[in-house]
Amino acid sequence: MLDVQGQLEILRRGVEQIVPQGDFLKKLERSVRENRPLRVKYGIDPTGIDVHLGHTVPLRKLRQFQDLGHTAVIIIGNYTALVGDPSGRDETRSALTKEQVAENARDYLKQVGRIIDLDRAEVHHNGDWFGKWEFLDVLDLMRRMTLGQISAREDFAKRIAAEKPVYLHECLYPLMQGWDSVEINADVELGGTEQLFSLMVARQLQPVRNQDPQVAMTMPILVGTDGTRRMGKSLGNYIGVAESPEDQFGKVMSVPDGPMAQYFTLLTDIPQARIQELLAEGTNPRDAKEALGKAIVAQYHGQEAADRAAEAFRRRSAGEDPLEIPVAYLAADKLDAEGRIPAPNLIKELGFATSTSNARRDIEGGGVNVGPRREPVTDVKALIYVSDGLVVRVGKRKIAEIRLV
RNA sequence: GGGUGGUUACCCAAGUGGCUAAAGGGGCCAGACUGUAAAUCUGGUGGCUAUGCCUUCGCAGGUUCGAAUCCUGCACCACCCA
Repeated sequence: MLDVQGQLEILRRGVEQIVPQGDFLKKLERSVRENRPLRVKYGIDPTGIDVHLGHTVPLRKLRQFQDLGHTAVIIIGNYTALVGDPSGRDETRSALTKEQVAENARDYLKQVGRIIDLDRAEVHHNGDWFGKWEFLDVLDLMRRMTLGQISAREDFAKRIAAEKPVYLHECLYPLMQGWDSVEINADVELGGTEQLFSLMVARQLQPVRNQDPQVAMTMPILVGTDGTRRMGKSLGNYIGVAESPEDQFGKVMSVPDGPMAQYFTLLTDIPQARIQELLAEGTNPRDAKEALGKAIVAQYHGQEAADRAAEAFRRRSAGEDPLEIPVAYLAADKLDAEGRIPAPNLIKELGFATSTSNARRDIEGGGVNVGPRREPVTDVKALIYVSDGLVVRVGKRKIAEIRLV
């Protein structure tokens, strides 16, 4: 096992807060001295999550712990997900059945497996314990915290001040999350900075079973591709780990320059010194961003795919056709007797527009052209002669070669 | 249980009888420009067999020549007081 200093160097990268810092040092020292791995916890509710780069920030940290010989403990919050949000305000959370939750959990683990070595990790479902609880157990848990503690929490306080609802079960979530730590005897729990409160709750509960309270390690919230708000599915500013190399790379390139340093630190293993070089004055930020994009894509798809994605991106921004033009099949009976089809219908049939009205707008917008000479189509009434192999382009990104069937 | 406010297009949000397929913003799509799918600027953003027709403003009825706007009932949401 690596010595304490060496471990700290790796583990501190990109970390916002370690609370309490002293406890962490003690735990780490003892771990090295007794050659006993730390139990590092990370939990999430399987509510149908697309794992995106924001989630990978704590997950990557968990992987680092793993690589240093510690034990990764993943908690699947299948119980909380099952209960869901009774108000039904959050559609993704309401009315989840056992089957859905189980499927989500499988799906989630599959995605997590891209980052964590699941063969060496412990995976627990909190329904295993909460499912057996009686009401008295719930009350016993609730007596561990006061309303004052709950409402002092910043996000609740804000919502109360803004006259937004705060549901009771939301008050219980932190306690449940804390209890998970008791069940698995956690040494460290990872989470985003906004999780600090929840991560600290466990420290109040663990003494119930004479456990050494866990340390909270918080990671910055990754900013989304818009460069301002946190990365999230609902905000549409995320990069999913399961997305194609091209999409991942393109999205990285669309991130404003500002958050680049954060992305490098949190999402890659590139050494800080090298990051400084890449972002130094006078260098082209685009080159740095390309390096960033390749580093990220390579983690999920391999180096070769990353290089291809970068090249595909270059071609597209240069206005060149991609190396491989996707084939789209078109039923021959959509054509009239002379082999023609109205331009808007063609675009709709190819799936480039959701409606003919939409296709018309694309045409009027001037983004449509066909054939090797890129003949522009600007008239919505135009009839296009379609032959096998005709290439149709809509905007910079939609292109297809037609195969008649 | 009582009171108040609310429900408008992908999201937020104007609109209180005709000029409203419905302001504005966000997002998204396209065009110009560029180191980029960044920034900025421009246009677009319900559907269709398309210069016309059809559908939309929580749901169901009603008043009216005419309703997102007025009336009635219902549903849902939130806040406040108990």
